[in-house]
Amino acid sequence: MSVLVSPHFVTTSATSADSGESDGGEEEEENDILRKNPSGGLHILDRIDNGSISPDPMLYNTLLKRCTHLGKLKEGRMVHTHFVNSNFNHYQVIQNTLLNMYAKCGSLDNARKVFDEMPVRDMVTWTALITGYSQNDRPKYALVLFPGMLRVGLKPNYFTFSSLLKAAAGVPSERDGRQIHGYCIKSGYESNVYVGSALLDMYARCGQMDAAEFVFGGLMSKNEVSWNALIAGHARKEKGEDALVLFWKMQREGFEPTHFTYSSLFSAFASTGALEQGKWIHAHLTKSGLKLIAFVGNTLLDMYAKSGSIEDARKVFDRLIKPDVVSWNSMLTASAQHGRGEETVERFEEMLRIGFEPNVVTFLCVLTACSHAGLLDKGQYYFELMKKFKVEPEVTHYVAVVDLLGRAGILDRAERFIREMPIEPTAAIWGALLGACRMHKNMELGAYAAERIFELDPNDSGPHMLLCNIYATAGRWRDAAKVRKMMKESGVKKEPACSWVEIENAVHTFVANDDAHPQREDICKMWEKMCGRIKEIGYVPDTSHVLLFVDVREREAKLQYHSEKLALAFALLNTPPESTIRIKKNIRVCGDCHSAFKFVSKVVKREIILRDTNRFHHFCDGSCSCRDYW
DNA sequence: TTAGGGTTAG
Repeated sequence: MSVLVSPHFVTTSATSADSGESDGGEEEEENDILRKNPSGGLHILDRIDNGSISPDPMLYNTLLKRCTHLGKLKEGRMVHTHFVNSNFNHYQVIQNTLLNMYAKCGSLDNARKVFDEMPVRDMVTWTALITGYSQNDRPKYALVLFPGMLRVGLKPNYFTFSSLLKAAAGVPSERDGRQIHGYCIKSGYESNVYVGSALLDMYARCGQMDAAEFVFGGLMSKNEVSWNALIAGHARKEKGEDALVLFWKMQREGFEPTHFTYSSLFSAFASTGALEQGKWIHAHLTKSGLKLIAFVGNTLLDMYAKSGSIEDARKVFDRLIKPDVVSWNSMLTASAQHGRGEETVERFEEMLRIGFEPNVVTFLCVLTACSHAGLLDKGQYYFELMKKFKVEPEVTHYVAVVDLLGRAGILDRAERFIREMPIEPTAAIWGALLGACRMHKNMELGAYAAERIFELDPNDSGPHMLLCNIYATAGRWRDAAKVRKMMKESGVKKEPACSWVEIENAVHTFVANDDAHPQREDICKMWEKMCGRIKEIGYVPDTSHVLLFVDVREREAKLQYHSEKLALAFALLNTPPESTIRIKKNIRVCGDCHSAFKFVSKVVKREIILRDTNRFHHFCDGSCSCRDYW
């Protein structure tokens, strides 16, 4: 072996991927390599050229592995050229390493070319390409290779199965995953911890938690990854409680939680709005001694933001060791959704000032912020700014601009923008215009936009409901009824409204006209009492949102049992005075509930935070952070 | 020489 080959080069490169805890690790490793070979691989190639080093097969292998590890594609290409002109170009192992280098550096076309041109392909060759596709988000390409590999008589090993299962987890149908599972059983790899983890992850991503648990239970030995895969599965299904049970169990069985574990838990709590539980686990993370790297900090930040605790989200952002673009985007989203449009814009400007490159999501955040805060000029300016950063607008950016113009009330310009934009308008584009028409009571244009949506996406109940609302607000009950009839005939169903509130570590769910709740009578009494008090200070029920052919009194009664009002009454009954109330709703809050919540916040002198599908509403002393603009 | 688990927008 050449003296220039550091022992490091022949060790596996798996350390940097290990458990995501190696923040700064790659840098250290790179420094280590550079220290031992200060001039890097290119210098070594020069020395081979000028004859001061006589190459051996191991040297090429080492150089390629170094490029793989450091993601140095350009250097890898040069080593490739050198290698094919060497006397060792027939070495199978080096050809495999070369293929792997291209695959790991994301150059799948080159990896494929190497594969196609190889005179002999062994199991590692096939596995390296399968892994390349699987890890680079091309699962179908990975899966179609499998039958080919079997056809030439090669037997997959547990490396192959792990990658195949990862690929199968990335396609919508479960068929492939099940088939590969069958092969795993036949080959006896099912209980291998790598294969098993990939297998249970595949089932968990398909939503089949029972199958995932079964595989987990059958593992010969478990490690942090297998626990994390199962916890992540529950988290994705928004089963925070189940994830939490596993979190304690894994520790009882002697496994330390990793960044992955915390990250999954925080995302589960973010989806259910379980702030108290989230705070507990945050404290646990702090005590664990793990660093607050972006990997986990981003989910923590998001959890606080989604639970309505924007100040805590900001604290997390400020404490992050090395914020990445996702951290910035999450923080921008958080302040935008909490109605702090100006703050979002300032933060975005700061991001640009310090030289952070915005991406496609960043622009979407900032455009949405401008739209929600009514910052028309800024929004238009930032849309133009996308060109400077070479960020291609996606449909969602066009939607944001339509929303921006529409909310500002310049509906004709919004419509013109749709006609002149370079992409075909989608249902979401017309939906933004329809929403604006509802806000500014433009029935004619609203009906036109709704027609376009019905053509493009006839099964979405949202636009039907919006159009209904437009007609109902204008008193056009007959037209509203026609839309209802249309929905009924075409089988379009309105999503049932649902609200959640967390009290003492438990999340309580409410649906409209909830008869089943054990505290039903107390809740109704509380709301009636509250309703009386807010009426005294000026609350007038807004019945234009109730689409029923009934008299005003009945419509008013219907309004009073919306799920968010029930959740609020329940929170008032079960929380200490002066504490903040946090409620989450699965659809957009209606105008009447919004008005009632403002009055309640004044009467009870408490902050109420309501999260709906679009944004957060902070009600305090009779007003809302959205400035009635949502 | 080849492997598995996490996050931001809509």
